[in-house]
This record gives sequence, C-alpha cells and structure tokens, in this order.
Amino acid sequence: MTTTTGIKEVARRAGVSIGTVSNVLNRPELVATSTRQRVLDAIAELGYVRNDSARQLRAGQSRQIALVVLDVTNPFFTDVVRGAEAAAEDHGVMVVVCNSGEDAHREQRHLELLEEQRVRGVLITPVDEGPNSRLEQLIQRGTPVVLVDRGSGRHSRCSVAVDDILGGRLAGEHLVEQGHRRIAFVGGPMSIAQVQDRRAGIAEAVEGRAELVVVPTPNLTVAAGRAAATQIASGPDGERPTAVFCANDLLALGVLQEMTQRGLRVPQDVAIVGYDDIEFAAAAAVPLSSVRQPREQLGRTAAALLLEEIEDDGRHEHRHVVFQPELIVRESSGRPRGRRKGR
Amino acid sequence: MTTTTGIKEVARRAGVSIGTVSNVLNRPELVATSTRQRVLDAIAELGYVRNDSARQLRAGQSRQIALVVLDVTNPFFTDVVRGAEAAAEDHGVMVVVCNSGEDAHREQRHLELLEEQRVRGVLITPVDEGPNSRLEQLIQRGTPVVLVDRGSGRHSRCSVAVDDILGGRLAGEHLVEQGHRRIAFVGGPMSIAQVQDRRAGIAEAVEGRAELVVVPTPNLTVAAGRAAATQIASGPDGERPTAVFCANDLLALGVLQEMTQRGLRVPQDVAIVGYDDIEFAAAAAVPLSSVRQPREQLGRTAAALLLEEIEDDGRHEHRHVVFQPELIVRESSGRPRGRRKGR
DNA sequence: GGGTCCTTGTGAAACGTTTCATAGACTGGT
DNA sequence: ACCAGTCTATGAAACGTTTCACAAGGACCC
Repeated sequence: MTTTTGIKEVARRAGVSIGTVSNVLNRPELVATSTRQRVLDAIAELGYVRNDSARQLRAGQSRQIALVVLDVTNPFFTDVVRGAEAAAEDHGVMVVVCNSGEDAHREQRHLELLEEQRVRGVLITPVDEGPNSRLEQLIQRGTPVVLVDRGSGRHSRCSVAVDDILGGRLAGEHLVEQGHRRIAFVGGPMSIAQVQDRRAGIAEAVEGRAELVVVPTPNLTVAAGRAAATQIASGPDGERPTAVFCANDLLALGVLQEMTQRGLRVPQDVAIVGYDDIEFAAAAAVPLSSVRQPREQLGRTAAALLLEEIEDDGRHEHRHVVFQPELIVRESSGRPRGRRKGR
Repeated sequence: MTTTTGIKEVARRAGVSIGTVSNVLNRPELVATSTRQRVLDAIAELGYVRNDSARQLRAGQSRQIALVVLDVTNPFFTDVVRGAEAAAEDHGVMVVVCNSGEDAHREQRHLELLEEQRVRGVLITPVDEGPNSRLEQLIQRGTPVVLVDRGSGRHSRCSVAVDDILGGRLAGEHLVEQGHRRIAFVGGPMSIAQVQDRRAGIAEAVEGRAELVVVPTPNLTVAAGRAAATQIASGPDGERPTAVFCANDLLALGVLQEMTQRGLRVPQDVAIVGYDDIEFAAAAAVPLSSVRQPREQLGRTAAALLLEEIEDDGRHEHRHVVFQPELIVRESSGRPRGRRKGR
C-alpha cells in the first residue's frame, strides 16, 4: 500500500493544473503567493510525496552518487564514507554506500544496479586491478568515476590515493633501523593494489639489508591476522621473523592478539607495524605502530573531484591526488619502554 | 553524456517491437529462442542498460530497502549492516545504507529522500524516541518499517532489539560483586533509548548497594569517552568512582585511554565495563569487559522481518524479537591477574 | 476443411513527473 | 482606447518502461 496520491490529486484539490503544482515544487517563484499557498496546503493535507522515479525519468538524472567500498566493517572505509558524505552534503546529493566485501561478483552486481539507477557518479575502490568489465563499461558509457585509494594506472580517471609504496618503505626503513634482519609481510589478497604496493615498498626498503618473508592472507581481517601469526609463530625458532609488517591494522591487531596469546612478547620477541592508523590502533593492548593515512580527507577529496567532474560536463581534466602517509611509531615496534625488562 | 540507448533502439536493431524486447528482459520464456537471441545480441552490441526509473515508475515499486544507522563509524552498526545485507541478498533486494550521524535533521532528510524513492521498506535505529514526524508519516503512508535495536513501545511496528536493561543490570551486578561502591555511568545523549535503558539497568542493579554517578556525554565516541574520563578523574580523590560502566565500547576505549594516560591503573584504580563487545574490545590495552550483543544477527533478523512484512502484504502480525545480551568479563573489570601486584 | 488451441509477436495505453509554448488577464504609457 | 509588456497559469508532449488485449500463423483433432 505505497503512497498513492500524485501531483494530479494535489492539483485537483487545490483547483489548479498539474503544471502549476510542478512549478510550486520546482520553481516556486513563478507562481503567485496565494496560489502557491493553496497548493502547499493541498500537499500537506494529502500527505503528498514526490515520486522520484518519475522525476528522474523526465529529468534524465538522479541526485545520487555511489561509494563502493571493499569492506564496510573496516574503520578505514567508514572514515572514507564520512568524508565523502560531508563533501556531498553541500551539493545536495545523496551518497549511496555499497559494500563489495572484497568480492568481485558483488561488486559487479552493485555496479550494474547503480548504472540502472543512473547514479550521477561513482566513487570506488575496485576489488581487483584486472580488466574490470563492468567498471570499464560504466566509464565508457559516460558515468564519471573516481578511483579511491588506488592509482589509476590503466584507467584515465580521476583518482585519490595515498602513496602506498612510500608507506611500505617507511615501515621497512623503520624496522631495519630497529635492527630487524628477518621481517614478515602479512597481507593479501595480492590482487588488491594497496597490498601489492605496500609489499613493494617494504621490499624496496629492506632490499639487501634484511630478509623479507611474505605471508599471504585471504583477506584483511583480524581473523586472517591471527591465522598468519599462527603460521609465523610456529616456524622454527631461529628462523622466526623478529618483525611483522601488516597490510592493515585489522591484520596487525590479529597478529598482536595471537602472538600475545602464544606468550610471545611484543615488541621484544616480535615487533609489529600496521597500516591505516585506525582509531583502535592506539588503544590496542600494545599500542600499535602504524602508517597513518588521511582517511576522511581521502573520501572528501574523492567526492569533491567527482562532483567537479559532474558539474564540468564540458571539458574536464582528470586529476590524480596523492597524499603522503606518515609513520606513527608506538610501542609495538619502538624501543620497549619499561613495562617489562627489555631485550 | 549518460547512456542514451533505450529499449526502442534495441527493438529497431533486432527488428522486433519494443514489447518483445521488454519480454526478453522480464519473461524470456514467452519469446522464441531465435528471437530472444537476436534481441540479446542487439542489447550486447548497443550496450543497453535498463533504465530503472522508468521501470519503477511503471512497476510502482523499487527493489531497495534502506538501513538508517546512527553512526557508520561505529563497529556495532557496521556489523548490523553486514547482517542485513546477507539477509537481503537472497531476496534480490539492495540495501541502501544511510548514516544519520545521530543528527535528527539528517535522519529526517534521509527519510524524505527514501520515501521519494519509494523504497520497499526501512530498517532504522531512530535518533530520538520522541514523536518523529517523518518516521510516523512514512509508516502511516504504508512503508513497512522495522525498528532496530529499539523496542517499539509507542510504535506498533516490528522490532528487533537486545534487552538493554538486562545488559545494564548484568554490568551492575558484576561491578557490585567486585566490591565497587561508587560507580559511574558514562553515556549520552539520554535521548537515545539504548543509553537510557542501559542506565536504568545498572541503576536497578546497584540500587541500595552502591552509589551511581551519571556522567552524560554528547555522543558515543572515543573522544567523548576521554572527556568523560577527564571529568571523573579530576574529582576529589576520595569521591572518585572506582568503576565506570560505559554505554558503548567506543566510550569505554576512550575512558581507558584517558585513565591510563593519567596514570590510573585499570582495573586496580578504576574498573571499566563497556557495551557491544566490538572486535576491538578484546584487543584493547587492557582487554575490555563488555556486554555482548548479537550484532550481525540483529541486522539479519531485522531484514528478515522486514522482507516478511513486505511479502505478506496481506495481513501481517508485527513481531518483537528481543535478544539476550551476555556479559563478557575480561581484565578491565576482573580480578587483576598478575601484570602488576594487585590492590 | 473447418473449428479450437497454442505459440509468438504487436501496438497502444498507462505510470507521475517536468518542461515548453502559449493563452489570459492586468498594468501602464501614450 | 490601444499596444506593449508582465505575471500567472494551462495543456500537451515528452521520458523509457511494463502490461495487456489482441492478431497472425500454425498445429491438431474430428
């Protein structure tokens, strides 16, 4: 029993034509005050609600942009969402948040639905780098797309990203300086570009100065971190890495929990560095060193770029905004301070 | 330059009528295999994408349900989102996630937009309990609504909730048993029913056995927790509460950070109990005692109830599902185990 | 070989808006 | 009085679908 009153009934009730009602709604200055009031009253009495489908159909455009994230559950993305919402709000457009859950199929499905809905534009962190058919098509057919947290190598699109290679390098430099000679990189799937880049970054920094062991994970969750830690901890004692760099903080938190549970001390037995510097990193059992990214700003900038592209429907220069990450050193990788006797 | 090809062009290209194209799309079994293939080819060649506005307009219904949460950034809600998505997926409906940010105005605005979009139903944790005009109207006009994590006292709607009074009581009993005689409740705004209930629960448990000090907060964030802790810690030494029960884990984490920073030991100097048992609670500096809620299940059940109501458009019995919370005792409120000498 | 059914395909009528060209009614200026 | 110019309001034509009643062509049965 959805709302059944249309503009037509309102018109009848107010004793005007439907064109007039539409004008009251869209260009009120064109209609005389008394008439306008009459129409407004009719609307209120009838509880009329504009039918957006019809409006869109006629207008040819919607008032929404979409944000497709890899994981709604990850604090990194929720902050990006907030940023994007903030930027969109001023422009009167609504942000539809979609969660691909790192699953290419769900991503495709969302993209299809969004295109059918004729969203004005899409902000997306694609699941994989490969030739993403749906996304390519979407772009080709003219929907503005901004890549979030992903350099747009092959795509000639706007993009907003953080230099993940640099981030990985910062972590690597730091760990090498702390004297670690066998370092594990925990992260995956490698199809995710950020993971690739962070790995590449640390590999570069460590090159020739320490050994890098890659421990792949199926995703970027706390659970995956624990599993990875199990694998690392169960290696022969002499060969166990003395430091772990995780592709994100969720993994790092998982590694931390598992290591602690196994009686390995952090950072004395194993140092840990995470990535994202989510709010919970600082509050962890052992405050986590992490590579900080300007998350909210990332979302805000991405949305701003998209809106700019939407508005300049004439000529638009694609831009690539790259933010610099920053290493925040805390206890998990720092010189152990008190708490237990060092070494 | 949005997609410009319509069903009409496809029809022309395939040499059939538009009715046939529509049939291929919606009831393919009605059209002969050869024709169907010809149409499908035309669709592929032209890159045709169905216009959902037009479809909805004609069909009178959308394929979306909405989920309006108080704070996307709060892990509690992100889990609810996941649950709802899971339930919706099977039914082929899309979940639109909206963030009210605990702001009644934004909530209203979202509700308006959603109603204009003729969403099939709404899952919502309303900002305040008061006579929420938009929400009432929405319901009255016939959109199915399920209240999430909120008993539907005044509304005669379906609802899914966790017994927050019980949750508060569990925390209270526990703290009293641990010997605390002056306990602080941190949370707010009081307009949020969950906060109210949790407070009421602990008040009930503590009644006559200990003193309860209420420290209101403007919202449920880590920052608000730190502020509250500052206030508590700066009270005269003798009068400082020896335990703090927070309305959610974000607050608790904030309190924990601030207390630790001020040199107060947890749990020896101050015990802390949080609420929600988010993933990060266990990983905190001092693992946090917390009242656990079945978050994902909450979302899943809510969506299921909504879908049920949508499908039984005939007669539908509103139901109220109430889950029981569970107190998870960890170090932050437990008997201090090792680490430092007690008391 | 005429009737009955089934299978395919068609054309036109909605759906609820927005927009646009135009009509009517005033206002003033001459 | 008449013409030009302003304001207001109108009706009809889109927008891209879905749906529905119906027609054309076989196939089948007696």
